[in-house]
Amino acid sequence: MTTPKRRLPVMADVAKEAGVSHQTVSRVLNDHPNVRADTRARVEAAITRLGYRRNLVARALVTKRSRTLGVVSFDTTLYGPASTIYGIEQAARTAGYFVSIVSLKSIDADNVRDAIDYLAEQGVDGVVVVAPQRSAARALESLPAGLPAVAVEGTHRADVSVVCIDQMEGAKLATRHLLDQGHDTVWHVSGPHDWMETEGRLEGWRAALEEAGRPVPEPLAGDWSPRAGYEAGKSLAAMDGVTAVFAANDQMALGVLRALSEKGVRVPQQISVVGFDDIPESEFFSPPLTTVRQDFDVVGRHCIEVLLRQIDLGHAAYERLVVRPSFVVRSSTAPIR
Amino acid sequence: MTTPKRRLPVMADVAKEAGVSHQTVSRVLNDHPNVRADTRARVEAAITRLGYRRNLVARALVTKRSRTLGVVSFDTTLYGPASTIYGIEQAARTAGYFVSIVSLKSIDADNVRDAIDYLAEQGVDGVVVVAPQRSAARALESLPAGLPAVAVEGTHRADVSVVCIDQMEGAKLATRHLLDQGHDTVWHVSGPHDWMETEGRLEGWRAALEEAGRPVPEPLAGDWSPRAGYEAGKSLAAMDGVTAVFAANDQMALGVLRALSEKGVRVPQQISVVGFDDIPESEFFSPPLTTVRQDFDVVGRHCIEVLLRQIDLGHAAYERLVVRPSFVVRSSTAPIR
DNA sequence: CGAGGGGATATGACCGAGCACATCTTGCGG
DNA sequence: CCGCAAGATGTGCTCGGTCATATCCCCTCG
Repeated sequence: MTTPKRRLPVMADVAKEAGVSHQTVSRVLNDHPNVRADTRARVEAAITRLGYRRNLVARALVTKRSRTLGVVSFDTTLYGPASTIYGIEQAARTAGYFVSIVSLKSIDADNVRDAIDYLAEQGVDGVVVVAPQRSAARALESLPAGLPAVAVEGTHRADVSVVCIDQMEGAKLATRHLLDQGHDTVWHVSGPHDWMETEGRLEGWRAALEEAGRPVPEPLAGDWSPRAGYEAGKSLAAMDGVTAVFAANDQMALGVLRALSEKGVRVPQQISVVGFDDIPESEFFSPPLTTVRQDFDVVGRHCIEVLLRQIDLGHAAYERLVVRPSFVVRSSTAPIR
Repeated sequence: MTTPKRRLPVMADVAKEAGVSHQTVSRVLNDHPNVRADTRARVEAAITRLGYRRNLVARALVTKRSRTLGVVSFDTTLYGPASTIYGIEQAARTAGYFVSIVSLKSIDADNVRDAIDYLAEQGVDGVVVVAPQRSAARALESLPAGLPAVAVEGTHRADVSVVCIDQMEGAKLATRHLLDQGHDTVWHVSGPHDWMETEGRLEGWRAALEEAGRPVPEPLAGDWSPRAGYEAGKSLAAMDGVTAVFAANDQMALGVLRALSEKGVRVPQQISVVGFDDIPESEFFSPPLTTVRQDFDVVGRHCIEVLLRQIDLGHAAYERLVVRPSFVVRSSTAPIR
């Protein structure tokens, strides 16, 4: 071996190379003002000459700030979580933070708690929990001491910051749109039990119907998957008097459309369908889907804002940020004839 | 203040509490065999009593292993990258590693290089780069010294490990399937320029046509989005003699289906359509999409396997792992009449 | 011309773990 | 009953930065 285990250069190496003390190198690295221009230049030259790269682990040890944020999420394959995390990551990096992710495949309070502990051990400065199940929300009740946290759709409790989308509002927009078009009532294909979104959308839908004095049909339970929507769609097609369906997400709406099309039911001529999410595909469904648009990106950005505010403050400061959904009318809904 | 800035307990605190040395605590934490059972019990009791949690940052400093892997990816909102990352994260966590993610919104070699540097600075033990653009692949040519890395679909170079899906094979499956059904030739809606997948699928499609001695039509260029597929679909509908279309991904296939349906062209009776990816939605398109299935999950797992092997070995060991796609026949293709 | 002051730089302790090595026990064979 | 090896535990240094503080330098002003 000609190269005797070439160790990566450290601050002391740079200091020697530049003929200064390690402290001066540190000052240069941290843009400290009190460094003479020529010294700075010399140090910088030494840094590039040696290919020095600062060791953030050592830095984190002494500053007690890792500049890393943890994210706990459920099924990052779904469009909603994926988009939210994307927003989180972008915002975090802009603010100079790393993002460490744990994605759970099954949700319960223990799993979430473990994930948070795991991240806390790693020394994250804060966590955002994207796990909108009621059971997961319980894990937020016992956070490691002093760990800043923010939940997405997670909880109604007042001692954890929350960023959420106004699910009820979205569901009302969808339901009212259908009622305004003259439909007697609106059927609902709901999300899986235990999800906050499921409940919010269910409530909003029910409230809108009740406000209008309409009958509230029994909702059909789904699980967000297109297959569940498909099954629900088959049931709906077999029922009498169904003219309007509000699916709790776009994937299920797709399944509904598919089932109706198979049964020869024309959308929107015979049945109108509305979704929720506005995934990129829904504009190109057959027919293009009328849906509720959620701006996940904004949610992700808000999470980071809230979290960083909490971190900078150095103590808990609970906020609740509600993002309003919008409504996108396309061709899957029409006035009743 | 009654609580005088309650510092988190450290190893020394546990040691004192248990009446042993910090080293013994360390041994207990690391499951070192040579610790008497009762000592272990005493230490463990002290740990829970104090709510002690090991500081992995300090540990990383001395072991020079952060047990964190970096992932650089492009647009984690897309189904492919999202699924791959999911697989990566699951496999990494099972192996006891954290995953730190950087998702780029625009790709060029500089961005990728910066992202890798950023992660290297943070002390990751290795990186996987999910950026299947030719330009991004160039960034892999100049990795920080000694940083284990693996690319997904990234490069043909022999000095970086690669895990990829056999794109050509997938494209050939799709094209041959259509030819076998009696179509004279197959049109292609390709992905955006510069992507490895685009090229692989293009090549496979062309090769399959040439092998069969068929004419090779000019491919239509898309950008993976359903909108691009829609535009391509409108063009195809306006052309004569088009009976079979191979779209480079399912989203574009959806756009094609939509355009054809608008123009009153029936699928598969008049035109057959094949996609690529097998996203969860494609089974419920109208009609359900025949497509090439990629197992992203497996790709993610392989990435971690290869990477960990490299890390454990302590030196470079280049591997190339090819995952074979499969073919899913549904209702968007039919024999020509 | 010397005191005073602020900017530039150096020195040493410290963060919280692991590692190498030293030391003290214990058990077992002769 | 001793010697010795293996097992159990402790000691002090180290990782690579930052922080608090000390020191030095040079300039200004009375």
